[in-house]
Amino acid sequence: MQKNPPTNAELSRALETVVTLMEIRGDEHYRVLAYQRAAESVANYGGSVSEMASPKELPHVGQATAGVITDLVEGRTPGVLEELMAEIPRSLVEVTRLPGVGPRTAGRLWKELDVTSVEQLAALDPKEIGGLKGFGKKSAEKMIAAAEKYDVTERRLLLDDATAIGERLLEFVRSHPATKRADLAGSLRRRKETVGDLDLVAASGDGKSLANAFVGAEFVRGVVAHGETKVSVQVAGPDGEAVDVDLRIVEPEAYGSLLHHFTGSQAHNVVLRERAVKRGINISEYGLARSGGEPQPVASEKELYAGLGLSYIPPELREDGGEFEAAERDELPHLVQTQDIRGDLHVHTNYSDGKGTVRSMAEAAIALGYEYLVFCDHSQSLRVANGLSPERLKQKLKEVREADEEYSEIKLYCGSEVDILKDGTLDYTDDILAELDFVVAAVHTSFNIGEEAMTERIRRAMNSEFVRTVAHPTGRILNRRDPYAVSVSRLIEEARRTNTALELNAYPDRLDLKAEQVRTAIQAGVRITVDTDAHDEGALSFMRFGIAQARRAWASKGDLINTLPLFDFDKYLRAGK
DNA sequence: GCCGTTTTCGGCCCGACTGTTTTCAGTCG
Repeated sequence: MQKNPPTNAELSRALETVVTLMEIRGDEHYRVLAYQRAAESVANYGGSVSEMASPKELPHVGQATAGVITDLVEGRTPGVLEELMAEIPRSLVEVTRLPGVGPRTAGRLWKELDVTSVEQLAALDPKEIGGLKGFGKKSAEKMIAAAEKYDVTERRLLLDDATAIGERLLEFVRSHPATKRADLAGSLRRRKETVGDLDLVAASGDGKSLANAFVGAEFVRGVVAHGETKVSVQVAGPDGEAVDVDLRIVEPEAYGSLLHHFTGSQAHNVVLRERAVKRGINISEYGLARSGGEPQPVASEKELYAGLGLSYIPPELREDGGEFEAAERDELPHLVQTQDIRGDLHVHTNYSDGKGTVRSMAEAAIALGYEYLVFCDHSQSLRVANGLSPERLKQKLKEVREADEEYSEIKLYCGSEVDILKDGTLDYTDDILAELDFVVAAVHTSFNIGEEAMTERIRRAMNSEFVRTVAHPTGRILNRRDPYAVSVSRLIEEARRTNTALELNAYPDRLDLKAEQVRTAIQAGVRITVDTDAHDEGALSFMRFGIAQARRAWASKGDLINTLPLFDFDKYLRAGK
């Protein structure tokens, strides 16, 4: 069997390993930085790096890093990695992931105490570390405690959980009398699909009292650092696990710089500052400084970008993914917003595995101001989800038609989430599909058939005249299940050819397709449906997470199907493919 | 190692906090 080419994530991880091993070895800083940037470039690329003619087309990838990538794609161990692994135990990479332990420390623990793994570090006597120059009792105990607590299954928060916790913390900060302004920052503000830790920023004339109140709040489980302008604490996550939170505080007049600095991304900030340096300006979280001068505070982000000749870049685009070039020419897209959505095209009811009824879901959609709603329950072969037999589908169709008569506020359509069977055929015959208003096709079984077979399977389904969109095209479940092997670039090409849309599933543990893939699809001229896949009334509100991801894909209103007003959506349905 | 609207060579973002130090390295974001 042919081995699948490495994914962007796998390539990026391999480059990260090179980075960490080089750091431990003590390689020249800028050489390491170059590999680091190449790793980020690979991770952020929308298409498949393995399928590129030459990886050198990627930013920050030159002769050497392109060679490494090509080796990995073609199944060879790159020379630089081989060399590093011969020299340094690979298990030290894990040691550097411990909080407070970086590559320098890991390198010294290895060279001076023969520590090569987290387990060995945990078994150490603090006195042994304390005996090393520059390490005291406190550092020794912290390191060992971190090693004992270390959990390999490093989970990141899903966007809905992170949002819930973040909004609660923000409310606390905003309600403090010393707070003038406060916002969420970091990856949560950029609306990344998962969030590692939470960042908050605040403007206050009395940072000390705000910082003290924050560390003393009832939700704080532990204090990591406590200064007057910076506080790091831990709070409880959804499963009781520890979540790191940083709060940064500045004077109100410098709030714009602070908010920008802690919104990131790191890569975006680095490029912005490099551009500034070329104009003789230094940027920090305290403002803009003409070379050598004191920083001039910047109260708003808009002002900061304007000071560098750029239009305002929304947080979702701050990834060093071409936003600077677009902002320079004032060509940033007008990003889609949640209120642009006119309907949800993929929701379930209790006919299959949903909790709501046709009418309760309709009423929830009316409350959101939608103009239309499409019911897409599972098809017959998906027994575990109570898939509908043709008879029950007819019964449901009748109920949807009746309910549609009852509600003047909303148009109700009856569709189906039809299984794409292993051979690419659909789970209902054409004469049944022809009776439906809208068909979403999806894979729910036989995930491990290999990339070629899976790609062909889904392409075949796209060629059905009834299939209007493909739901959760890669099948991943965040924190639980990797995507099945499939060539997304070939799916995009077939979607364009067959005039089939692709779904951006808004469920917080799916968010499938990924932002980079959605962006590639849009660039290819493929239209996107952002659907919640709601299984109860409350889940209709997941739309905001799907829209967040669409924004990170540079989507504007016109790139989506379900931003169409009812009249146009109905016309689109009747026109066929 | 990568990159180019002063550069194909000489630069490469910036600062807070901690611990162990009397001036700073390491880590983190």
